Parts: sequence; structure tokens; C-alpha cells
Amino acid sequence: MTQTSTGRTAPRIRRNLVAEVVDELRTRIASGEFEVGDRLPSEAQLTEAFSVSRTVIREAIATLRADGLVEPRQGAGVFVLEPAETVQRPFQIADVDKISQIIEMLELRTAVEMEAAALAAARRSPAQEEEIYEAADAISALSQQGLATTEADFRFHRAVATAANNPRFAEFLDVLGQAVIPRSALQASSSQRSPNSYIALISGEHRAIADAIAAGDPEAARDAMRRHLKGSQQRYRNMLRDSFK
Amino acid sequence: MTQTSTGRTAPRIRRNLVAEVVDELRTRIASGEFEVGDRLPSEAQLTEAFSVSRTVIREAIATLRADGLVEPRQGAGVFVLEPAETVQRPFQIADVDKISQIIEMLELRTAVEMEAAALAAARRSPAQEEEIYEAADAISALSQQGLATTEADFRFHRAVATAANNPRFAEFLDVLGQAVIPRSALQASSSQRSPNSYIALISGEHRAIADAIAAGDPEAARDAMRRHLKGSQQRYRNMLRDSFK
DNA sequence: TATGAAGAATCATCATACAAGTTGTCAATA
DNA sequence: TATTGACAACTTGTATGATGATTCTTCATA
Repeated sequence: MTQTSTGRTAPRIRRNLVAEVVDELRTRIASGEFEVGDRLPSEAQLTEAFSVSRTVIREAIATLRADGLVEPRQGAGVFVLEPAETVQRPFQIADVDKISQIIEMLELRTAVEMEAAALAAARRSPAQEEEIYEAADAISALSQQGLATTEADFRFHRAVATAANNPRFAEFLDVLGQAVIPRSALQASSSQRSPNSYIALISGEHRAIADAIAAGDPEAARDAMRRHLKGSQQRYRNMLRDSFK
Repeated sequence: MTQTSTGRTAPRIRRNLVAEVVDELRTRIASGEFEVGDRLPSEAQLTEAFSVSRTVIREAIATLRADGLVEPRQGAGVFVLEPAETVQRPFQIADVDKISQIIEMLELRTAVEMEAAALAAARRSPAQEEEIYEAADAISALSQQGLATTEADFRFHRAVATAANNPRFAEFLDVLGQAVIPRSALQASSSQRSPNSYIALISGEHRAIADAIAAGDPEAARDAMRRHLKGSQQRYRNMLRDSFK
């Protein structure tokens, strides 16, 4: 984006030396070549090893320091720190193919979204109501055309969370992000096996949620959301069972 | 948080110049003195302004660059970047004194923890049951001695989440982290106003949750947790109301 | 007005020097 | 032997000067 990089001959696109050194050192630390508490080679040695000036080495160290990876101590050296509890990307599914992990996420989502639906029924504005219906209609339309519904599906659930008028609920879905969206697997295989009935089922579930919210009935909204997500859980459980047959 | 910051002239303990410059620049960027897209003063100007060498300025810039705050462009200058979508530390309460934000978080927690309690009632192991009771007892003991219960309180809620035997629930509480723990305000003022009755009330609520889980009654566990957290919400709402009287 | 070249401004990198802090060596001492 | 203290070697922190590469500005020219 910053560079046109039209030249295909150039393997590396004008990256500066500091970035090179940082990448290399970061890799070595991550690989365990330098363990926690170890001292890195001195600036002089690194200067030699990378064939760059001390300026470059020092800026690279400053970068790693900013990342909390190392700590320079004057007179002593540069030491590798222990990775300070990185909960930076929470709720990420390690293995997207692990159905059990998807089910775990669905259980957590169910908890949050049931309440979101109930709150939405109590607090939604007319505009929010409209947004929910629009997203539901979009899902129906897309699935009948055999198109991917993941994006619209996320929009629907986010619209409900937004209508709860507590920003933390939408934030929750945003943090889950990709983890919310089921991988292609189920989408494809299920719709192939029973396209029309499946589409009707899901659309009906969405419709029920939207209607309950529009009717201002928290309990009904909660139940509708529960049925929808528990249904998804069940569909994944079936996949899990089938895969071991 | 990191600094006592009691005094601007505070005797600072041998921090290096780079850290000084970084702090200052970071503050100025955060305060909006340098807006997104703005160009920072040139290295030469910064060298002049801070009365340090170019080495120090360059390492400071390298640090800010590592933080994603600025982007140096050779020949052009150093530019302030827009804060790249800060989903890095989600669910953090901006202003700890904003009671409304605490209530928002409590609503989200209520959603998750009601379900966690219900699942715990269905799935807990004997050891997990024990851990829940232990934490509940610890809270009672501490509060009767007039000591802080925040840590034990967190342990109790985390024990329940763990007993749900879906690691995502405990992960949720971990991500909330500090945001879960109510600030001292309520703890102090409430217990001063009605110490014994308040302690008994809270302990009773915890006990009810633990008992329902031990009894293997998901609905009762859900209700008990709902009462506990809705009660907290109500107590904060009362504070909110009182503060405007 | 549009263009393009010259020049200024700015970051990137290199080289050198000295200051300041840490650590291990090793002899002097109790 | 055990402890102390001076000291040298090493390492990071900071300063300075120089040059290359890139971008921006200016202004003369067509």
C-alpha cells in the first residue's frame, strides 16, 4: 500500500535494515534460540553479525524493548524477558477444524446473545428494529440464491446486540470477530444435503428472534435466540458424531 | 498506575533519556497536540527541543513506531498514525469512576455468568464444587474481618466459570480482568453504611449459588447468579441515583 | 497553466568517541 | 581460608559529524 512495488525482481520491497534485524532477532527469540533470561550478543557482536552499524542494532533493540521482549541493562547486556501474559487476542480458535472448539464458542455466545436479545426486546429503537429485520431478510435472500451468508449473519447478530443498547454486547461480538463466523464446512455440506428445509429452518429462527424483539417480549426473544444458537450447537454436535461413525 | 505521579518534580530514579522523550511524545500525541496525520517536528528540531542527541531521538521514534503510534517516512518526516482499531485490550473501562460503565459491564457479566452457573450445576466435578465453596467461605471470612474481598470474589466467580467445564467462560472472566473487580468506592461506602446486613446479604447470595450448583440444579443456579449480579447492578444504580440528588 | 529541474528538508545509515554501569579477576589483608 | 577492595574488561547510554536516499518546495521555463 505504501509502495507500488511494481518491480517483481525485488524480493524484498525496500524494507529498512532495522526491520530486518528486528525480524531476525524476534524469530530467534520466539524459536527459543535465546531463552528467557538469556543475554543477547552484545551490540558489538550483533553489529558484526548483521554487518550493520551500531545505530541500526540499537534501534532494533529499542523496538524489541518496546514490545516487551527484551530489557537492556547498562553495563550488563540485553536480556530476554518472559512473555508477559499475552491475552492480547482472546477467544481465538486455535484450530478452525476443531468442531469441539466451535461448540465451546457457541455456548459462550449463547449466554451473551440470549441476554442481548432480551435486552433488545426491552430497549430497541425503531431504527434498530429495522436494522434487525433488514439483516434477517438479507440472509434469507442470500441463502436462497445459494450465496454465502456469513457476513449477513454476523450483521444480524450484531444488530441484535446493538439493539440491547449496552455497547459491551456489540463489543463482545466484535472481539469474537472471526471466531463467530462458522467455517465454510457446515454451511456448504448442510445446505447441500437439505437446502430448502435448512434455509427455511434458519430463516424461521431469525424471524422468530426479530418478531419477539419487535413485540417487546424479552422472554420470547431470549427463548428464540436460545433455540437458534442451541440449534446451531446441535448441528455441530451431529457433525462431531457423524465424523466418528 | 505505572507511576505514582504525585509530583511532577518527583525524583526520578535514573531513567534513561529515551524513556523521557518517549513519554513526553506519547503524552503529546495522546493529548491531541499532534493529531492523526500531523508531522512531528524533525529530528533536528526534537534534538534541539529536548536537548539530547539524535541517537536518543531516533531510538524514541523507533519505540513509538514499534507501538504503532507513528510512521517515519524517509525524506518526508515522521507522521502520527491513527490508533489502529484498539480491540487489543477489550472490555476495559475507560473511566473507573463512571458508574454507568460498571453497570454496563455487570450486565454483560450477568449474561455470561448466569449460563456459567447453570452449566456448572450440570457438569461440575467434586473438586470444582469444593473450590467454589472454599472461595465463598473466604469471602465471608475476609469481609467479617473488614478486609478487602475483591481477590476472593474474583476467585469465586472464576471457580464457577471453571466448573462450567467450557474453558471459554473462564477465559471471558480473565479477559475482563480488572474490569470485573469493582473499584473500592462501593466496597468501602456500602460496608460502612450497613456492614453486617450487607455482609450477610452477599454471603447468602454466594451460598445460594454454591448450593444450587452442588445440588445439580441448573435453573436454581441460574436464578441465584442472576439475583446476585442483578443485585450488584441495583446497588450501583442506587449510587448513580444518589449521586445526582 | 503546466512542467520539470534545482535545491532544501528530512530520514537512514555509518563511523567514532567518550561516559557510565556491571562483572569478574586477583592481589592484599584480617 | 575467607573477605575486601582496587581494577581492568566489557557493555550499554549518549553525543557528534558525515554521507546517502527520498520527498517536498520553489521557481524558471515553455
